[in-house]
Amino acid sequence: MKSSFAEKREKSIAQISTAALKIFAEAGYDKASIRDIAKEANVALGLLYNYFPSKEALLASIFQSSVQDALILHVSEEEKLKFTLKDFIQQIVKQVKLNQNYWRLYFSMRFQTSTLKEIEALMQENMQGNLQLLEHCLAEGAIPFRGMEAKFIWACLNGLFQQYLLEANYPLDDMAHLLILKYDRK
Amino acid sequence: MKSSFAEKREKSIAQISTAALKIFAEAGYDKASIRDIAKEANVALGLLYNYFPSKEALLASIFQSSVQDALILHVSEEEKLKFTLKDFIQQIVKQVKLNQNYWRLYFSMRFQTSTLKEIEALMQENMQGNLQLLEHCLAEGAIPFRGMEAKFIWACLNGLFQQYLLEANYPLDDMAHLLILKYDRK
Amino acid sequence: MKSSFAEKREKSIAQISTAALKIFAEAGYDKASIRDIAKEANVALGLLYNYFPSKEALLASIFQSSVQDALILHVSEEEKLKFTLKDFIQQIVKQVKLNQNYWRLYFSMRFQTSTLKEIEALMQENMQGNLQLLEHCLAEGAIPFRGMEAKFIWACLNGLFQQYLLEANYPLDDMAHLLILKYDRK
Amino acid sequence: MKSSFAEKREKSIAQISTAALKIFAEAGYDKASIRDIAKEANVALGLLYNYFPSKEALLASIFQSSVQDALILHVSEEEKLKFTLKDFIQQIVKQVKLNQNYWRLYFSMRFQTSTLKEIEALMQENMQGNLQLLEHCLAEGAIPFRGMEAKFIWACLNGLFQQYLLEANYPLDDMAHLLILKYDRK
DNA sequence: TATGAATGAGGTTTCATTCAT
DNA sequence: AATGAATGAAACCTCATTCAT
Repeated sequence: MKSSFAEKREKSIAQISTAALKIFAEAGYDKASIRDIAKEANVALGLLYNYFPSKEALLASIFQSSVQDALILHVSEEEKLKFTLKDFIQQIVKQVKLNQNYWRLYFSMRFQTSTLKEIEALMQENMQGNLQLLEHCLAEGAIPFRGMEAKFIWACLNGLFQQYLLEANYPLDDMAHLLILKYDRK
Repeated sequence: MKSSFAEKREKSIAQISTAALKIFAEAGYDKASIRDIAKEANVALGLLYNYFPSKEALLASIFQSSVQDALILHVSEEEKLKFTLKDFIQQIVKQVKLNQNYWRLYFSMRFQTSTLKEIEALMQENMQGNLQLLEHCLAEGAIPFRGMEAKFIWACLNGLFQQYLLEANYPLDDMAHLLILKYDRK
Repeated sequence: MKSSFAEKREKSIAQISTAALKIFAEAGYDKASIRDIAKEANVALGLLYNYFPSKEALLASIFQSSVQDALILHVSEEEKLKFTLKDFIQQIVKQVKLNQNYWRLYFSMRFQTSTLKEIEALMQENMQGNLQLLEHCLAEGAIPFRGMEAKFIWACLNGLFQQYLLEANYPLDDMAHLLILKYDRK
Repeated sequence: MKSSFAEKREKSIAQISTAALKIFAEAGYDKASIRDIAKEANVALGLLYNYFPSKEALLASIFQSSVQDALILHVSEEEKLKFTLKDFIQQIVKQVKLNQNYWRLYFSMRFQTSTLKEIEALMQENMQGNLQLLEHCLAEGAIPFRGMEAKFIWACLNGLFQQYLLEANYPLDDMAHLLILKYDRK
């Protein structure tokens, strides 16, 4: 009974967040209007400001809650022991396919440094995490220049993901496979 | 005397274009205001509309004139014969370094499909050109799956370029070298 | 048991009224938000509308209940006989000191004729009461032009009160004394 | 020819300022909307922001330009020598009559400390100027406790002015005369 | 050609008020 | 009686674009 308010809150927040992610991803942050987001969320214009103090805060919130779902690979210490480059790439490819809106938004915002001072740290941190995991995988394969190669792979993956998001029927799996092969038999 | 008009035109257009590219690249298309561009160009606000019918047209113009400078590799049929993957990559890396503003703008606009219907064709065309040249280079090296590999390399390069533009002191040359190596001894 | 409802009513109304007076006085009527008032009163946002139909009605209610405490000098007919100008001034100075929030609000609303049509009559009436009492006091001192002097004294007092409310450590008592002296030895 | 722009600027700024003073004075700062001000000024909504960066800046500008006209008594050092209390009061009464809108606004904003941090210093300074001039006048009349009396007179004048602005046909001149008399024969 | 004042649609944000629980 | 989520009108403000000079 008492939790009815909390439930409504959660539901509204979820509706708004989902709608915002969609509209932001489709139209871009600047072109997306609060009105459109509210409409997509089936919610009154003003309700948005009950939960998010500003458009920018809404964006930040989306990034924060999405980073965990979409960017970070959740690998236990145990699993990590036998985690290969192939595993890493396949995992993150899966993430991208499942969270296309988030990745679209992420790539469209990367160069807008003015908008997202506060998010930048979060992004950095997360990328570092992925890089370290990558390095760890390369260590397993006894690849030399692991630091450099990790950076390289990460950049390539980013390039592939963007192409996948931009181009209908882009053969992401094949491309990922191609990348894996480059490190396979050395 | 007669040419004085034309000269003034050219000068104004050049000033505006340069300023616009800079502001667009720094702030992003939506955040960039016509006022700021005019100010950066040392030109009156209204003058801009003598040469470009709208903000969007200004953007399109910038893309059109930049594509030739920044994206297309000018390789004569003669040179093409001995053009290797290494040549291709080194050439385009040079282009990116010389035209950072353009590439920044390009990457920041890629996902804003709503803004640039008319430019899309231009981009497609150009990318196809690069892909074909790439394929040609790979043919020289007798690489199998040339079509796929060309697409792959192109995506990787895009990933590397973005990282280079985003991260201070990113070792783009080393990264490019790493990419070249992947295709070297096969 | 029965009275429990009534008690709760009274308590809530008192809390809201007190909070509203404080917030109105501090922020001004327009800048004060219903939300802030409810928060200050430790009461839910909506409860306010159980007791007051609108923000304006809340303001009116505050004025109505405050006028008796803060503005009207309660002088019995008996006391009135020996009521001097000095008594009057000292009494009203005491009122101001005790009800600073009310007077602050009063002075900040005086010029907002648009907001408070209905209160105006109340204010007029009360001011007339004070003027008459003042005139009566002056009659005791055999002061000529009693009507004019009463108006004059009232205006001066208003000026002094405002300065007192605006300026830290304003010597209100000294100023009041100065005013009394002007009518003392004539 | 060239100054045509400057002329337009000045004209628009004047129109907007005048309209704003009027609307602010009539409705109060918070109730006054930018739209109404623009309408009163016969000007498009946005033009206002060409000249004033915000509503608050517009208010500040009005205060700044009005203080000189409306509050400060311009008395040369020469005149100051024979400047009496009567002169002072008559001068400032004249100012009030000529600049009713300004004084109305001033009195309605006095208690909104939150709105006008930056103006407060200006007001203080000006009040100090008037107080010193007042003290100087009292010195001429060999009045004791000049500092206190100056403060007292200033507060009374403020009270009288407010009454004048609030009440139709308030006998301001008579009241001012009454005040002068209090200091006449001592 | 060049200027910058002027326009107004549309953006973000606030907040008094309503209402289901 | 009490709660706080929800509403939407209306506020402030921005900015691409027009136009008289």
